Amino acid sequence: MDRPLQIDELLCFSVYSVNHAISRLYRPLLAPLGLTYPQYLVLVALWDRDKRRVNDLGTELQLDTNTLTPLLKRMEAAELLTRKRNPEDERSLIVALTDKGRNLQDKAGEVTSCVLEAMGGDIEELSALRDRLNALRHKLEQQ
Amino acid sequence: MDRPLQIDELLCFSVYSVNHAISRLYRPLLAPLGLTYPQYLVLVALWDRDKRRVNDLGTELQLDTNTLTPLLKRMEAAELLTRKRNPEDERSLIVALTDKGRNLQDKAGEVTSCVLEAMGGDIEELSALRDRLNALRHKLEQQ
DNA sequence: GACGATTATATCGCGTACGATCAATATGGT
DNA sequence: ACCATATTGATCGTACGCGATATAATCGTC
Repeated sequence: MDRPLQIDELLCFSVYSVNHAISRLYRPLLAPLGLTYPQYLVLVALWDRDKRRVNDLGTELQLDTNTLTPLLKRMEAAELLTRKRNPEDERSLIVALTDKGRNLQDKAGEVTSCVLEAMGGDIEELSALRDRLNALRHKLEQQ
Repeated sequence: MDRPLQIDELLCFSVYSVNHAISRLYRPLLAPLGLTYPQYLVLVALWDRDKRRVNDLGTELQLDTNTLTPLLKRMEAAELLTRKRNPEDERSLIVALTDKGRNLQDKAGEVTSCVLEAMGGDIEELSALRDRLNALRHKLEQQ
């Protein structure tokens, strides 16, 4: 009864493994757009709400500046966004999409379709899974 | 109806985010044992089946040698395992637990308990979530 | 208006991930 | 025995993720 769990039986490994599988699924779809998977997530966040401070992006994506700063610099170098000091408060940096970054949203629709298809296409079931994961995420974040 | 999804509505982001949250949950629990989260997963795999080739471990964990080789070398340096050429086939390398690596299994029980508690403790629900994720994982792997 | 505390971002170091490539060993056909 | 081919790990370069620390700007208090 108190037998040690096999790796397939660990929820944490399932999450770890599915995350990698999703990352591998996105990679070839995003490569033609010159994007990595985390960069794509940053774009999704910015498409929803543009012109945000680095920390605000970090709160939403659960990433600190030690990850975001170099990531955003690469995206700035790729001309997907701009990084400008806020004149109101010179400590903060406003991240804003360029036209190039905004326009990628059209192509992202195809990516989403491909991913949905690879996942089986049952929207109801995938939404339910997403809600369960978000609930778990909130439980873990409030530790 | 065809409104672009917000980031909270993407299943892929839920998985990404929960994975990071789990990693952050394990970090302080594993640090006293001198383990990182991926290293812990390697140990779980080895506790189940010891003395395996690098590729076999990689198949189970869905990691290639470019990730595993340095990871296993660090674990060898920490004396958690040994890496020895297989005399039967000099191409392959057998990864085997040391006593130190094997003995960590006892302490791992506490880690599992802590994680379970942080996740809410409802084993039925967590198992169901795990099974759904494993199903998704298998769907993604057979692409 | 000077100064300590706070806030916002940047930097450094280490450890994964992974595509691409390489070196060593084994195997099968001739 | 010989050689093309396949298998197995190792290596290299780039990009996250994050703990720890640094730097710069702002705020609060006096």
